[in-house]
Amino acid sequence: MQQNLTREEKRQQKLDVILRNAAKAFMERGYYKTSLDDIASMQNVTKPTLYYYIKNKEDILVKCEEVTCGRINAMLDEVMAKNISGYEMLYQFIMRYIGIIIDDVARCHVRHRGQMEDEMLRAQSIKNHKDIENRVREIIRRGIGDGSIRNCNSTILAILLFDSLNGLTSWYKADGKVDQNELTDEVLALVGSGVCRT
Amino acid sequence: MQQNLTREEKRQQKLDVILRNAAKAFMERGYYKTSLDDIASMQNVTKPTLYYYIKNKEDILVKCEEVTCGRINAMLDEVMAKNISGYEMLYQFIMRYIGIIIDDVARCHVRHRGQMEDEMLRAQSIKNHKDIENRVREIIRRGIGDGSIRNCNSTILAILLFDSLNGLTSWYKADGKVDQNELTDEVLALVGSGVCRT
DNA sequence: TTATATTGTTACCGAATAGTAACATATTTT
DNA sequence: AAAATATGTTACTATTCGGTAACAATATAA
Repeated sequence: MQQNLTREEKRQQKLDVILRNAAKAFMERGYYKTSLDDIASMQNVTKPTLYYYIKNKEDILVKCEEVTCGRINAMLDEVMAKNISGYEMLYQFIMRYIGIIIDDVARCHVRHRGQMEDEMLRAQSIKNHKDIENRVREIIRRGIGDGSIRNCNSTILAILLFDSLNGLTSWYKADGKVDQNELTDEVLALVGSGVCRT
Repeated sequence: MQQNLTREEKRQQKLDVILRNAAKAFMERGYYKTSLDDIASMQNVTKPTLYYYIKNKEDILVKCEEVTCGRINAMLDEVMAKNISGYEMLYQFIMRYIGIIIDDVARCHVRHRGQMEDEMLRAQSIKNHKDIENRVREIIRRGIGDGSIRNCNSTILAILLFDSLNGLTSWYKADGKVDQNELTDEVLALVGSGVCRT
């Protein structure tokens, strides 16, 4: 039994490594410029071996999405269960969202979501994001309801918020010049109070 | 002479149509899933004919970028020449930027900038955007200087601003449900005052 | 009208690459 | 130890597609 578990764990670990390496390569070189041979050689195996862990190339994107959306939704479960104002919820969501998407697998998901060639998978991917977006809209509406957030179009605000947060994935490097805390502070200040002085 | 001009004009017009159709296809199906045969058949010509107007596939991206960056810089020239506060400049920039990037060629540029395979072209593309970003940073700094914009990190603010504005290109459809004026108002309200009520 | 430049076509090449079939080896279970 | 399962490899297929050479037609200029 324990050996079975170990085998299963090994398998899961190998899948994780494949996802992480593939995601990194997709972000650096792009999805179509990264061949399965490239990905395979990163794990020191050959291409057919990958097919033991993934269904096909596109399945890598799907699996990156599953992992990332799982994390985001779990975080939203936590944040939305708290007994705090809508604005405070939004604040905490932003803070923790930045923490989640600074990760190759998450960045890969953000960049490629809704771009699967398979129609069913593409529809599912779009739905996954819409669901998350709707939960954030719910937070915004709560904030408007309890008076902590200025009255606004929650749909547009949620989209603008995700655009700027997801945009981070294409330039922010955890080891770069910009400190994560400073970045988070600037985002929170901008979203909270805008740029106007008066 | 007049015939020469007409020929030259015809040529330019055909190139414009190629760019517009290619840009639209790239946005709908993606760059790699759109073949040159696809693009050629949209203009009712064959693939080799395209090579009379473009150097190669990547050159389409380059030309979309030239057109778009030209428009943005011309707009910045105008806005920055005015005798108004930094905040008012930023306000006008945002308003007119939204007008510019709601266009297939501009959307294509935004989505594919910095992704050329040719190293030189990629570097040039990155530089083009950095230059524009720096001009917006200059506006922000002026606003901080004249007291119209809250003291903040102009680098991060400029990036966040472009992320949310460029993000529009992937969801906003001019003929969709969201009115351009309402969208612009929401963006300006968010950037100006944030979401916080107090 | 004749020469020249422009615009277009057909037919093809070469390279890349996703995915598979058949076969080999290691590991676990009985 | 034997059977079964999991993991991996080599070799190959099929297809797509960017780009080009050679050739044809058309418009412009001399």
